[in-house]
Amino acid sequence: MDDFLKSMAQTTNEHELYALLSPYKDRQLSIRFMVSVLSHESDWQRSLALLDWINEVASYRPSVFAYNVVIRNVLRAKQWVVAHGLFDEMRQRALAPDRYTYSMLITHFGKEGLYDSALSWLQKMEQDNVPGDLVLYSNLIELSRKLGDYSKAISIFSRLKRSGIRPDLVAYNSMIHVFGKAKLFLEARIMLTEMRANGVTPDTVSYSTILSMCVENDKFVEALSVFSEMNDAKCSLDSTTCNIMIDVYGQLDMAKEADRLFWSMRKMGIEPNVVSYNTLLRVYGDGELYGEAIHLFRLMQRKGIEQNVVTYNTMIKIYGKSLEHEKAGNLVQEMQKRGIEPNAITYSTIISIWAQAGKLGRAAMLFQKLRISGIEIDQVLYQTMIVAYERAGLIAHAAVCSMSLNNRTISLERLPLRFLPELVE
DNA sequence: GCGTACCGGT
Repeated sequence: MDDFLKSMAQTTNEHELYALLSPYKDRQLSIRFMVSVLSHESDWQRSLALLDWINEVASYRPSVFAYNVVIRNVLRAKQWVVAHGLFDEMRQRALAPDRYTYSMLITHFGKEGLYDSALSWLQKMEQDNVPGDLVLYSNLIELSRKLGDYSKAISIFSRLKRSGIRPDLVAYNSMIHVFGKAKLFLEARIMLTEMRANGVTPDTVSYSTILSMCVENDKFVEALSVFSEMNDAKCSLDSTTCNIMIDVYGQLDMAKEADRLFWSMRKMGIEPNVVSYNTLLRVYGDGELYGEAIHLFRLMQRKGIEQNVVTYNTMIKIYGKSLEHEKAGNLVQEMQKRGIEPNAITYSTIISIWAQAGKLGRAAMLFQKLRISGIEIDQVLYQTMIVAYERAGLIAHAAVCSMSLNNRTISLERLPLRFLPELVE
């Protein structure tokens, strides 16, 4: 008990605690106080200790609310087993988990990718006849979307509306996303009208979700019209919107407009981020504006703007396209020196560049090195090497590579090495 | 109690 008080003293007024907790004076008051302390506690272990005290020392049955607070903290700390235990404990004490309890459990397990667990909590909730509310339904819509079950998301949305709940901005934005993924473009656009009719003003996220849906489906011209609709509605832009539009302009071969938008961001009070830079870099590369690309890349370094693996992969691709193969290779060294680890995309880009430059031996050697080093080689990386061999007319090598891809248990890893002498430039 | 959108390789 003393230890417990000491630990509680870290977050509360020690004097007050002692006064209220001399439990033999007024037990009811100290319990009430402890429950209120509990509601402000965010450390999961301390809140658990508090709950135990209420349970055991005070022999008082905590409320569902008290359990919900502790379960929330436990879930935030990703203590899944403890959460299960608390849920069972509630049941044993004949406390009925409510929609908050279920909402938290479903959301946190779902967010962690533990979809099966999340769905089993939903099942329990339905068995308990606990009615959903807006937040719970929104969470379920998001969960279904992440699972790729768009028709489930759509049916939850209509269940929500049927039960008389008015969707809010977040729910509508989620649905725009769902309709977009389900390729129901018209329905996604209709959401904008429906939300306005229900007094919910579409925000930046609503529009940029539609914009990225357009991009994902190569509807770049439609993106332009959505963008002007957004401007007409006086909806403010942010970095994400600008990034999407820089991409759109690039895809439409409107590098000038992309450029103009990027360089006007700061005037609009939007700080371009690494994604903005990476996107403009790619637009420059696609437009064969190699000088601009190199300049931008080095400008980032001079100005100390964050560069990541995508920045380097993009720039490596550009050097490949401008036939500066050595510089592409140098960038791999440079990124490693700066602590940015190359990934499968870096390697497939560089292998494809070397193969096209007629340096198949070098490409094969790198591929071999990756295999031996145990770096994860994904489908595209294999495919890149297979295509490189095929283009060079080395069908046997391509076949060996395909066999390793299709059946990684076949131990043919050493074979390409045996062929290597013929390949050296 | 909960929460959404943007960049790179065949």
